[in-house]
Amino acid sequence: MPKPDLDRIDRNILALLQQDGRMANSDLSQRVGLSPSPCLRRVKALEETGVIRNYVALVDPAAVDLSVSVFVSVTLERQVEERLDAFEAAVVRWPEVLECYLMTGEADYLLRVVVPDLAAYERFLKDHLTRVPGVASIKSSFALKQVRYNTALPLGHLAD
Amino acid sequence: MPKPDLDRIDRNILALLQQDGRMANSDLSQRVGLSPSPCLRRVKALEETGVIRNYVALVDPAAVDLSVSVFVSVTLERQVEERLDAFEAAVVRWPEVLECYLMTGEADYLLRVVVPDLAAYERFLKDHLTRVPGVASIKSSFALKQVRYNTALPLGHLAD
DNA sequence: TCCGAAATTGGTATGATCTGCCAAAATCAG
DNA sequence: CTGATTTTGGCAGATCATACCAATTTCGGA
Repeated sequence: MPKPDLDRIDRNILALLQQDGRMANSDLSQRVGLSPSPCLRRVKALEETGVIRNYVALVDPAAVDLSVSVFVSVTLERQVEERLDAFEAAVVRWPEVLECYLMTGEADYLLRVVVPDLAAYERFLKDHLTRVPGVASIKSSFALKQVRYNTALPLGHLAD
Repeated sequence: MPKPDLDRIDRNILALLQQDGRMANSDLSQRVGLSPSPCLRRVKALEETGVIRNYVALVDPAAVDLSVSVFVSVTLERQVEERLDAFEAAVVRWPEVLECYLMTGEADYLLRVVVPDLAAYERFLKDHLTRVPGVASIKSSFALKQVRYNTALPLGHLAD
């Protein structure tokens, strides 16, 4: 999956589609100063090369009663590769884990878990996280409020 | 902005659009067992009531050279409301801050900052974060790898 | 149980949009 | 300057979104 260099127009397209993934190609082409045909071709190329991973709808967590975010620091017993892979394989199977990062420092992993309430989080700990072999320590921090949640990568600063 | 109750079909629509925000309404209607007309009407209603916040394209961070995620724990001097508001107002103006949460426990805020490299993160600290009045302490943790990044809220478990 | 109002659904016609092609223009190397 | 490659713009056919209307279903009150 080669990722060729992106010129000014490509980055402009990405910036706009990051804000509105359903923007009509006719609108998009106007904003980037192209006619619809080459604009659509660039978008398709960005999709096929994997620069654009996918398009999604963002849902209000409160509207579906999923407004509790928990950040979980997980330390494994020993950082042998096998253990890491097993943990990561488990993580991707749990839909409650929206994000997971392998971290520097003392904690090995940082997870963001989304649940409807604390009871559901307890169930997640008991039924899933603590059952993975090799988990040495778990530290939970709760988010009181989502001040900002943005999916758009900051492309502005590298505008030619 | 009232958020009326969502039935099985609505949640099904949300689950599908969270996976593919550009799915054609004709496809969507088939999958949820409806004809195109009422299906589109439901989608529009979900948009207008704010259940669907927006549609976005997700971009591969590596393809645009933004593969460094830094988690920043920020403590303010005193948690007076005025200070919190000022900090939050600053945060939403910085495009590098993709996420920001008000946390329980010792640290007041947890931020996820996305930058191209460590030098850019240094600049972010020096030029922006440390200049906000009231910031008492800053602790940075670096992500070595993004194991999982999902934007779809887990709706499966509440399927009727 | 029955009735009637309200909400939801399915179908259709219209307009907009996407898509694949071809020629023209621009870009680049030699 | 020339020729090849890449990118662009416009056009035609197909697909899709949208706005209506009639038919069906749902639900509360009698």
